[in-house]
Amino acid sequence: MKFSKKLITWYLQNKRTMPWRETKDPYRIWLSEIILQQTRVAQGLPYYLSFAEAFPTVFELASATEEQVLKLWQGLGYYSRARNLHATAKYIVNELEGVFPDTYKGLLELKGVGDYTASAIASICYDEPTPVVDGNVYRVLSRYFGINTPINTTAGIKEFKGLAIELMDHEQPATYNQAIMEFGALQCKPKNPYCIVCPINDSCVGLDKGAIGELPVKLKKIKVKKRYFNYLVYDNGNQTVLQQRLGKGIWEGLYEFPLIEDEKCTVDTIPTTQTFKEMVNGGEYVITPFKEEPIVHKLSHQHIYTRFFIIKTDTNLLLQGIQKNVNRQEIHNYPVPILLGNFIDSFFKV
DNA sequence: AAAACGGGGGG
DNA sequence: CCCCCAGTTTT
Repeated sequence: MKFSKKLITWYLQNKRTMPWRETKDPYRIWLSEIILQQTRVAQGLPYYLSFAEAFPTVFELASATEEQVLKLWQGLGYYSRARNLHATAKYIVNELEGVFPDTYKGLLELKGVGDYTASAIASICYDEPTPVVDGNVYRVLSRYFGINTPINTTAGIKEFKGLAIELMDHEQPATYNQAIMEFGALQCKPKNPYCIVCPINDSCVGLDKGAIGELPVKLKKIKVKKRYFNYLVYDNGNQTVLQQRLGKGIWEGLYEFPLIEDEKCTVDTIPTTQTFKEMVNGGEYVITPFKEEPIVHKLSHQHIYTRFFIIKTDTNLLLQGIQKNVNRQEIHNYPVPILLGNFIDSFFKV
């Protein structure tokens, strides 16, 4: 039997039930694919359900504010996905009369939709025979064919895509693409794959060579940077101060407390900063660290050593630039990084 | 070609 | 602690 047919047979017997497998509505498929980029099904599922309920069609999503979208996305990470999701929804509604492109090529034009996502939507919704190549596919193909070309190089990306095109099932594109991904997720797992009971273990080159543990090959890991975030949590009784992160960089579009990024910030140095002086404007204050030890927030590419300084004051805070006063009750409505969300939940208990 | 972009889970 | 996850965009 053909490689693709074997995977499809396995898939039909082993696939999980998932809400986006109950529809071919391009809006729902697109939504699920964006949410699942670099994200496990278990983590993305509750977000998919929330979005599908809050925004049943692309029209409701397009009508939302970016802040609403970011708030619903809070905690999922890679927030550019949420901004692109919203921008694309508005584009589909305003320029395309609410109708999604129905080809791989057309889908590729959408913000936040790259090669993988365009292939996924085109195949699942329109049965276009264009193969998906995600982390699962790299693993399955590298093992089955014993390919040790690093998957995160131009040569590797090209080689695996070419192979995927050859293997593509032209009779059942939608089923085949989901089959190979599900096979990678459940059977040909990163660690401890079930090779003993694998339906294609009789022709797996990687298994034959005892190389399953070394495949796929991936080049070098990134080095982690350290950063030091000191948040000024103003508290004049019923209000605090928030500001939005603008421009490029981490957490773009999300809100946070006024920030001093500096390794040596302390209770004693804060009153010497320009931003603090302008804010309290000569008034009385007491600064207390929330915790003595910094909270280390670990991201894949940086470790953020974070301290929250509580600034009790009765003075009228002088807001600067993008800063805004926020009531204790309102603070939970703002989209914030999970790091701040955790702090807010403990400090501003409802 | 390399770096940036989150957060959580598994071993 | 390290790796990986239904990747894309920017530098």
